[in-house]
Amino acid sequence: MRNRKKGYGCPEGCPVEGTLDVIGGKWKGVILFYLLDGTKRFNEFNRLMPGITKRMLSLQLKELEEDGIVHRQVYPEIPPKVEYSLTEFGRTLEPIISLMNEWGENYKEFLKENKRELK
Amino acid sequence: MRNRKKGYGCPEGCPVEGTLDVIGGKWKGVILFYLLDGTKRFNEFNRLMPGITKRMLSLQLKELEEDGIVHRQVYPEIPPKVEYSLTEFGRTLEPIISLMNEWGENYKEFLKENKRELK
DNA sequence: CAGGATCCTGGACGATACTG
DNA sequence: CAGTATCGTCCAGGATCCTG
Repeated sequence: MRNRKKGYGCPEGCPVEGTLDVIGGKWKGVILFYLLDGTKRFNEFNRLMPGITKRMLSLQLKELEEDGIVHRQVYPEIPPKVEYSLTEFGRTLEPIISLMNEWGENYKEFLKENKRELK
Repeated sequence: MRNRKKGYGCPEGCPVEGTLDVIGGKWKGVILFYLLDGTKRFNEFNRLMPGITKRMLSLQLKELEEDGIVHRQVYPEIPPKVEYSLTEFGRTLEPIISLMNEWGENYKEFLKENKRELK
């Protein structure tokens, strides 16, 4: 979703597009959801999201960091320790992520009730 | 974003992921944003989103329809007339889309203020 | 522990032409 | 007007192995 190369769908770039650019990666929504809960270490994410590879986790976290959403705190120890948290601005995403969480729940119910009609 | 084939990042499928599956296509956010404003015809979208092709518009609308978010009303006339609108359930997305729109605006400001630090 | 480096594949997306 | 049908590209995402 990031780095659209050929411009935007709306003239001047629709803000909704911009938002989806930031949170729309395959794992970013979930990462952000877990970060609402507080600081997390690299391997904690791996445990929380069994499907993700280290490579993807690293990439998505790096993008969120570059976008100013996530703060990366390195503790120069051995073994290494790195903590990820939301930046101040990243926290402004909380209402959106929370709403998306609620909506996702409701959507599951909606699908159950309509599985016949909606094939 | 749709039809994840290899399961979900969180066990049992994180609701946030499910939501992004529905609204996370390249054009869906914008399409939904314009639909908040009211019913739209096929070519109206084309005018509103100069970048999209008919093929992509058709595909994304079809997915939103299959997901129960968008209603497609066909008027059997010549020339054809088709109107797209949000379903009742689709309208429950309004708070999310609106928030994403606001957040996107704020994010642009945020980027301006921090263009030095955030490279 | 927290990643980086490589290699590879499928499917999202696009360009273009055609149609009822 | 509102799409479909083909064909082609490209890169997000994954598998695997390596490292300070």
